[in-house]
Amino acid sequence: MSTVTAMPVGPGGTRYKEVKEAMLAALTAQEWKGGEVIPSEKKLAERFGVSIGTLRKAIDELCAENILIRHQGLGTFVAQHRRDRHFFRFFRVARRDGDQTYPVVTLVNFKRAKCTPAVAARLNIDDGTRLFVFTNALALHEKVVVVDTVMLPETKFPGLTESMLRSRSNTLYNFYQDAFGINVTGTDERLRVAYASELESKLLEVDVGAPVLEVERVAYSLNQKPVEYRLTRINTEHYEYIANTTKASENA
Amino acid sequence: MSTVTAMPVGPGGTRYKEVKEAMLAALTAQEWKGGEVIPSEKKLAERFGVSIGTLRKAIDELCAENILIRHQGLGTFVAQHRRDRHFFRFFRVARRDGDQTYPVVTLVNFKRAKCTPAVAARLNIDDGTRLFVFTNALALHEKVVVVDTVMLPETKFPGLTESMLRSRSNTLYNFYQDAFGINVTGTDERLRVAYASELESKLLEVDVGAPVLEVERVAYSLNQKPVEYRLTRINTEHYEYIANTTKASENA
DNA sequence: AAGTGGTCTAGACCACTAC
DNA sequence: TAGTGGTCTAGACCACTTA
Repeated sequence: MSTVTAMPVGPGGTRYKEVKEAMLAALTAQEWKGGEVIPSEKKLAERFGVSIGTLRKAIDELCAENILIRHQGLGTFVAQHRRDRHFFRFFRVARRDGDQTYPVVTLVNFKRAKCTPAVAARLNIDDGTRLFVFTNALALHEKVVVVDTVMLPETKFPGLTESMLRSRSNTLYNFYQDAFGINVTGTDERLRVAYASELESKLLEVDVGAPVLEVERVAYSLNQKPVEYRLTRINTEHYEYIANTTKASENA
Repeated sequence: MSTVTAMPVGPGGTRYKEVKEAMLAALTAQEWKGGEVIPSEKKLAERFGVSIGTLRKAIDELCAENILIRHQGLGTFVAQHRRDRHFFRFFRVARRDGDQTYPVVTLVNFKRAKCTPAVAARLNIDDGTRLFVFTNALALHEKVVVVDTVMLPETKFPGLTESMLRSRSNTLYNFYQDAFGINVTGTDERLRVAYASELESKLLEVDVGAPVLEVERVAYSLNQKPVEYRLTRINTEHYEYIANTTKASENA
């Protein structure tokens, strides 16, 4: 093969990283939406002016981050949050005997409020910014064991209403993706012991002030911007939170 | 270039997976030890009878799993557990303000015991198997906030003594690696609220029965076999456990 | 200067899916 | 059969490290 000098690489880094960033930009701009197929590798290679191998390396990384999904013979798709796939990547509560089931979610309340300084810092927005705030009770094996309080900046979820939340047919993150084009790709969580509030004690059927496991979550979207703040409280009498550092990414 | 029919691929799967398994076997057999450099890509490609590209794909995955580390211009090395690198991958406690520091470890006691059924199930060994059991108090910012109780099967750690644990100069997992050739590559953890025992209450300076965060960990070695059982109890008054699902694997 | 890994290419062939 | 992604190859050139 002849010696072809590669196209010059921009100052940012390497060709495939540039391609990856360009694809992330296209995804953020909703050029391709959740569940849709993206153009073939051949076409994308032409579009970005790189060889198939380089294009594939960019897609490799996006797949490793669960942003794209490849299907041999079918094409490459924008990953979609679904109840039946990757749900337990974000819902990490299981019964102590290991049994994992889908929670039955009940919306307990829905209101608007202004952002407190602590939450503002986590969401990287101004103190006092208007938020949607709602609480879900999650039942496992017919009993409520998790209470979620979710806070969303109004500007990122324009037009969100209580009835939209009640009538959604899939997961919350699927709803964010379909209705607002917000693709949650990762979360940071901090866990600690906390004490049940009056509302929580009723829902969880524990005494007021009983110790519960608190999970403070910030969810990030495609462009690494925080989009959701969530405070989860779990009755760990019969259930527990599962974490791992196993990098169980690509196991055939 | 001429059309070269690739070597037949074994029934197990693909060429690069075969190469990866062969390298894992070599690592498990301690052909290359922690911190050592492995042969160059060119030599390994010759040894396994594949092209550089295929060999690289195998190494790519081993690097993604933190088993190998590449250094451009230097070579590829067997990842070594070190206090100054990847330490916080396994030590996930930080102060509530986010400050992460290295714990000061004190060995509180060391004994031998027989395995209980619950631990036997986690470690996938027989009930009653002999174990080393020891407890560490971990201080952060000059105060004990974490108490670890570690259980190791005697057969996997032959000759382990209390003084070896006291005189180790690096992390526990570094010690496993150097002294016993056991390379911890991942952990499964389950978190729940528990209540301080007498010993824990003294060390953590809380009341007996005070709620603490319990982390039950099983650590796995290169060949995915469980090698360590650990019960961690944390006083989360000023500290917390950090988890994330961000897949922050390869960020330049 | 020599050796290492890092990137990129151009193309072949295979496996899977849909029509 | 056509089109997709999956694997593999053989090699060029670049960037980094050590001496």
